Amino acid sequence: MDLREKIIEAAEQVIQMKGLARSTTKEIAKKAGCSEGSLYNNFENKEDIFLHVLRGQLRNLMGVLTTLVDRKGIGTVRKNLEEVVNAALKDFYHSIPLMASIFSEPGLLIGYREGFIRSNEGPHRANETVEAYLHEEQILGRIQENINPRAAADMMLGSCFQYAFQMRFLGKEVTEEEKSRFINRVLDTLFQGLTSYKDN
Amino acid sequence: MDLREKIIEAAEQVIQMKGLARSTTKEIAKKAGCSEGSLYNNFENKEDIFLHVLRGQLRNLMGVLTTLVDRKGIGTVRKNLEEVVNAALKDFYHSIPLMASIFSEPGLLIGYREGFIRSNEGPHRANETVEAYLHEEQILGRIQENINPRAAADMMLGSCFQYAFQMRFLGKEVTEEEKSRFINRVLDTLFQGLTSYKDN
Amino acid sequence: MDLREKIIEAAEQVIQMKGLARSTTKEIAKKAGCSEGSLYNNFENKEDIFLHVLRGQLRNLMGVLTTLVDRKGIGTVRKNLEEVVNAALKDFYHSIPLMASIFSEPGLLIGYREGFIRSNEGPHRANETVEAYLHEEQILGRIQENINPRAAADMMLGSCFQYAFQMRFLGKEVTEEEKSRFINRVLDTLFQGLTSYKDN
Amino acid sequence: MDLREKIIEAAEQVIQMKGLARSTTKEIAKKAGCSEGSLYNNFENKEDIFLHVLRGQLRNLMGVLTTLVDRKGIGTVRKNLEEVVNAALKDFYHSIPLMASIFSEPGLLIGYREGFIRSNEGPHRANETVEAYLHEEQILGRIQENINPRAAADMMLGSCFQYAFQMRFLGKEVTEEEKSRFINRVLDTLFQGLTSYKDN
DNA sequence: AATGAATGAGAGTTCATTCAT
DNA sequence: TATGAATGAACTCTCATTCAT
Repeated sequence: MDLREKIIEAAEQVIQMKGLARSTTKEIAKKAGCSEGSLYNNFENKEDIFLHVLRGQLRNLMGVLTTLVDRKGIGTVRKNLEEVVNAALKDFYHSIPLMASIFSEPGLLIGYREGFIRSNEGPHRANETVEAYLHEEQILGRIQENINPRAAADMMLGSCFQYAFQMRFLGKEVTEEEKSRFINRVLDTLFQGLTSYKDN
Repeated sequence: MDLREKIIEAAEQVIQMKGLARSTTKEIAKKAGCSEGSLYNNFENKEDIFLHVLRGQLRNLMGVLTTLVDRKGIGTVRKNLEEVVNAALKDFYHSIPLMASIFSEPGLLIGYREGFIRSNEGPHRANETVEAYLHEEQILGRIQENINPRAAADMMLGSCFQYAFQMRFLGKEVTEEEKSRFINRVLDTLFQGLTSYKDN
Repeated sequence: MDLREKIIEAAEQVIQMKGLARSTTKEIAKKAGCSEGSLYNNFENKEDIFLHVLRGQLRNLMGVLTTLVDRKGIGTVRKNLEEVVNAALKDFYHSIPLMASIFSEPGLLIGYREGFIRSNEGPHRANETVEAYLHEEQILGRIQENINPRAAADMMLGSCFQYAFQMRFLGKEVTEEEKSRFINRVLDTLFQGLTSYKDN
Repeated sequence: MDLREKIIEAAEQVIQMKGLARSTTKEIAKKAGCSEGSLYNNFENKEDIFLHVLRGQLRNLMGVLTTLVDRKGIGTVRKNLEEVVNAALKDFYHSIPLMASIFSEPGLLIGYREGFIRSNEGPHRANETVEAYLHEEQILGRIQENINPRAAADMMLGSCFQYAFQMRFLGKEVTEEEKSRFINRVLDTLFQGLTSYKDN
């Protein structure tokens, strides 16, 4: 692994440990095993390092999503979504401290936006991808025609996102058991709907 | 309004404008119309001010929620939930930059937790409240028995939370039209369910 | 004397001792008897301090010049010019290290220019003032009609300027004796002219 | 041209563009088309490079001056001096930013002095050379006996020096027309003298 | 209670120089 | 001889906090 990669990894670790605001170049350099000067041979400035850390987030989820649409009609819808939700929960939980911290530094936020606007990427594309998948399954007749795929995607990923956020907020780790209980109850309800017998 | 309140308000405005990391005591004092010294006559330190700002967040939503359970059986479930979702979307959108920034300063996060643990409050209680309401409506037979009220609450509020987060992330304002489109499609889908015709 | 003045004075001393390039905020603060932070309570940045030091240069000469034109027709021209040349030599000698150093920092040069363009001042005005004086004396018939007052002013002040520059360059102090020898020979020659007997 | 020369030339260009204080080894190497390491294979250190740049200044003027004394009695005095003044103005204008910057780095100043003390050279020799020439012309009876050749030399070169300095200071380029106007008025006045009709 | 000048620790960043390749 | 990544000392500047007034 070259120094550049090492620095990004070190920076991520420092941010996870100390928080963005307490992440100093000194500490990043120490953890990367190089001098502070070397940071500046590899990156423009501290913000540039952080941007590279941010761009590496949600890798797992994005990987799962790139293959999702191709799995339309394959396996069960439930199983396919389960995989997505699992990856989402894991990645969100891991990334929340970094992704959220970005709001404390508008410069960073703007820099990050510019990055994914250029490449037409960004975290919000996850919802679009799930939406597209659900739409395909609707065409295949594997899920109800009259639900809104975007809303379903938003509820699925949104609940994971908020769950991860709140767990981090509360300083709680998530056990495998809690995780699968959460996932099952979300998917069950999603597949069921609230619809009452009569009116509502 | 006494100086204490003025300072908290000033601090919130400064954070909204500059971001937590670029919010200085000098600027807060200026906006509050007092000296930096006065900040320290009213609060222990800068973190203390921020904690008070944070505790003022989600006021709107929390207000709506305190009356929610009492409205079980009144009006339609849909209307009641609509009101919740509206308040949630508005408050989340407003508070995201502050709530998220907290992750950049672990000291702040810990201080905030301690505050709401003592008072058994916190943002995660919103979901519990909606859950309780839905449970009551199940008992009243106004919504399906076999959906999980917690999951429904999480999906509803979670999708709002993530939507607000992403809008802030992208630097987009939310028009009333987009907002109501989002809300309707979420509630429609929630009341419908994904259930396919046959298997899934 | 307030701190602001003390800092400017300290900065001038440090520059004279160490040169502009080796003048650090640390040392300026030390010599001014305050903290580095106080420098920034009184000035925007280091460059701002240097600009204020520069604006204080040539005070002596400028003082003499403001009264010069009013002395037209009073005393002898020679005596009046002697006074100017004396002040010029002294001020130039003192200021050369600062004024010259400015060229090493284009930002400083630009900042300095902006300052005196705004106030229609600057070192080049010295020559204009002497020119104006000589012109008045021409009108009074106390000096030849056919010499160019600007050229005479330029030669007088220019020779002083270069003399001061070279003495600094060589690291030589100028004794009173050398100084008056230089001045007399310049004024003698100026009052004499090179004109040959016949042609040239 | 060997690398050594290329480096000196590159350094001069960088100093002219960025100023001495903002001239980095990185940029000099880039402009010279070599690595930073090569700088140190050819010179002791950065200061050493700058010293070599400085020694290359005023080449033009020095060239004119070496032949000046030999032209005593040849052509007109005026024409001979005109040539000197032309070269001086040009060289001074070009070299001022470099020559002046030296004062910002006392180490450089001392190093430069040592260089020309060893070789009995230096910019101040220009004045001596013009003085010697004028003295010879006095002996030949082509200029007045009772003017001081040194003073005349100092005024001639001094006015050029200050003119060049001020033009650089003001950030003005000097057109050919302004230049010849300046030169003519200086030489006219030098050849005329201030001498009043009666006393002064 | 209110002030705001003074503080000083510590941050990010630059850059001449070195040395293994 | 040429390289250029790595270094680390030294720099400028920020800002929460204090305290004499």
